[in-house]
Amino acid sequence: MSQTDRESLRLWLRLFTTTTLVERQLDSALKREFSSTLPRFDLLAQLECAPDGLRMGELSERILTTGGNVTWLVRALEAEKLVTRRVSPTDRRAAIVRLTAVGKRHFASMAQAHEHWIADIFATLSPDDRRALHQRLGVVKDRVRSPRSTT
Amino acid sequence: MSQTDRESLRLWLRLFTTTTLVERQLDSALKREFSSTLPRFDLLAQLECAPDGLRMGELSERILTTGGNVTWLVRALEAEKLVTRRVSPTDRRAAIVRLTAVGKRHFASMAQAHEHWIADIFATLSPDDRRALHQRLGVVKDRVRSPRSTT
DNA sequence: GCTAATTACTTGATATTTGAAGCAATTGGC
DNA sequence: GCCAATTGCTTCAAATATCAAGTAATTAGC
Repeated sequence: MSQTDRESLRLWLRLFTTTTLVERQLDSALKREFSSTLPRFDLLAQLECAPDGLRMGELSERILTTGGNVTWLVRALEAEKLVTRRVSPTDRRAAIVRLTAVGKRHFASMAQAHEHWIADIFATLSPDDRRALHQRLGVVKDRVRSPRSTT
Repeated sequence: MSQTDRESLRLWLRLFTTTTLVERQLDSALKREFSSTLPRFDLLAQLECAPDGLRMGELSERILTTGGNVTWLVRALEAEKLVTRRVSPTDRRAAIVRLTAVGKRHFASMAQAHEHWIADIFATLSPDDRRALHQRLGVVKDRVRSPRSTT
């Protein structure tokens, strides 16, 4: 293993650890203050950005999870009256999920707290550092997103 | 929400997405080529670095999971003869987990492939970029690790 | 040395996630 | 229009994760 490989490994380890720690912190704060969870929050956040609703498949792509999991999550959120599910008028296979009025209010209050938590965490970096981080993560993301080739 | 907050949010989203995508790719490659998984690999990797073995509690801290989960994982790996579990001679409450010879060989072959995958993914960044990323993630990690205060 | 508090781990119930299989609706090629 | 392939979703079982409670061993305070 070359020195470069070792450094990449350490980088990946740190990336993983950092993300997991932030995730945990957000998840436990959501639990503590709103009796919710990060996956639920993420799903609601996607719906918030889509006033016309989203199909199940779109949801699963956006929150990076499987279709089965979205079915499960939406069922739970539906039971809590935070979202509704309707058959699409143009494609009867598809289900369209939307935030309810209650869901919107609920999400808004969570989102506000969530933003503060995030801002607090990343406030340790200067704006320039944040931009640099964002940019470089973008490079890695694009790399992983597209089928890899040996360049 | 200020512009800064919005940027932090986007940064977090990208951090999360990137990590998840890399994780998925590694996990599916481990499945495909070694019929293993990332959590198993991570556990074995910790043991590889500790020739004298690790206690269950140390393992759960290092791989950022709960004690119950480590019990579960170790039981599975033990059944596959990749690790052994012995009562600590100095503290009979504690269990010490070690790689077996088979486990070492198995891990070594996985680790080699794993390193290539990682190196390949991060090769899109220059060495300087990698260092910069590593350093800034460290700042965030330290922030989340320690109890937060406002600034 | 005894007792209470602490620590290390396991257990069992439950929650979440995945993956494969299945079903119904839609689409494309004829 | 008709059939095969595809698509969108659900279901089910299995893998994985959490949490709270329980058990056993250790430590601390006296």
